Amino acid sequence: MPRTSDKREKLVTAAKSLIHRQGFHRTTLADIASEAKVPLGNVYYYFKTKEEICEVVLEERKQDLQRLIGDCCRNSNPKANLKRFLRCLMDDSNQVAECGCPHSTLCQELRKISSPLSDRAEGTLQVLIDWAVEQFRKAGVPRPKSTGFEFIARVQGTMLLAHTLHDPRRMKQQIKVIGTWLDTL
Amino acid sequence: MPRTSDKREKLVTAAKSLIHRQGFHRTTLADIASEAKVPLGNVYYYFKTKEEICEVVLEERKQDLQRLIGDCCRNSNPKANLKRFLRCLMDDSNQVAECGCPHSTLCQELRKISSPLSDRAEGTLQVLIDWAVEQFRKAGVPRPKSTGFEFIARVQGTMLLAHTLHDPRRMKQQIKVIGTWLDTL
DNA sequence: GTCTATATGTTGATAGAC
DNA sequence: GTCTATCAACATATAGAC
Repeated sequence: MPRTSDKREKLVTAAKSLIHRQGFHRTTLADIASEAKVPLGNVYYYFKTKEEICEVVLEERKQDLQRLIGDCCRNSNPKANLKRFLRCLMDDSNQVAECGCPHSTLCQELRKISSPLSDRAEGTLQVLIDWAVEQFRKAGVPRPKSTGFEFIARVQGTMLLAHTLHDPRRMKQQIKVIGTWLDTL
Repeated sequence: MPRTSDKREKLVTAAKSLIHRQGFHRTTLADIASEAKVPLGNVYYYFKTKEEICEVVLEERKQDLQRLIGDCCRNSNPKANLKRFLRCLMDDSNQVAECGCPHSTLCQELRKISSPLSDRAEGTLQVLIDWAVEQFRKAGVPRPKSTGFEFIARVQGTMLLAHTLHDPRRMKQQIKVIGTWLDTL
């Protein structure tokens, strides 16, 4: 028996996965409890409300993203960092084609409700944009703000279409196109 | 009293608007009935299920899109058609920043459920992609399939970020960037 | 800390009067 | 065709035993 219970962690992991696959609204607390193998009533010992679980999921997603872009910055060549980021996306293309980008699909869903969660969601994608802008600035590309936004818009649009069309192949092709564009800047 | 009731039409109009603003799952039949000023129980005279309403909304959205791209094709210059399309998007930037693209936000939401609706959603964005591909083909641009996909991905990514960040200004800027890119092809 | 049982509220859907 | 009343199912949340 662990010194501290791992139930909370299990619940968050289950919620992350289920929210990605089904969306926030369609995911019930019973779903989460069941996937985490925790009795339903016990959920409320760890979280006051369903929204609080989502808040924690959002925070973890943000940290995942920060870890990912941190891993992409292993050296000081900003364009190589962006390329490594594209490579990571390609590796995820099957899951993205099935369930969409875990960050932006949740953002769009939460944006349609009036709740503190809605504003929280904004932060995750902003992290991504800020990082891209910084890479372009370091690379000496003209108008780094606009170019960074453009880069993330292209990446997100590609994932959106891949999800809607359930097509990982075209996602990979399109990411290659974005990589080629990077080389011309 | 009209020869045929306009209640069904009112219900669809209300559903279209509410689903765009709140999403499909958060929109209740009571919401729809209330906005259409139709008693709740009466809804089931016109539609068997909630999903059936959504099906009709999807169909109308598709027709709206076909009408829009039809209007953009007033002459035979394919690049001018694409530019007119971008202009239409700019005119919608405030609403997009608030509620997202009415087509793709619904597609992404429906993609996360297992229902015939999920596959129906795919068709709407495919209409858009097919049109763009056709314009690039007519314009003699190399690899029109890839370029058409790229064009819609950029447009959709731009709207996704505009929605998440609630920022119509950056949406307009980014659409201009896409227009400039069009000129270089 | 953990769990069962259940309260409470909402929603999709139906029955049946008019 | 229109509407009121209501059902049945489900989801969030709580009470309280252990």
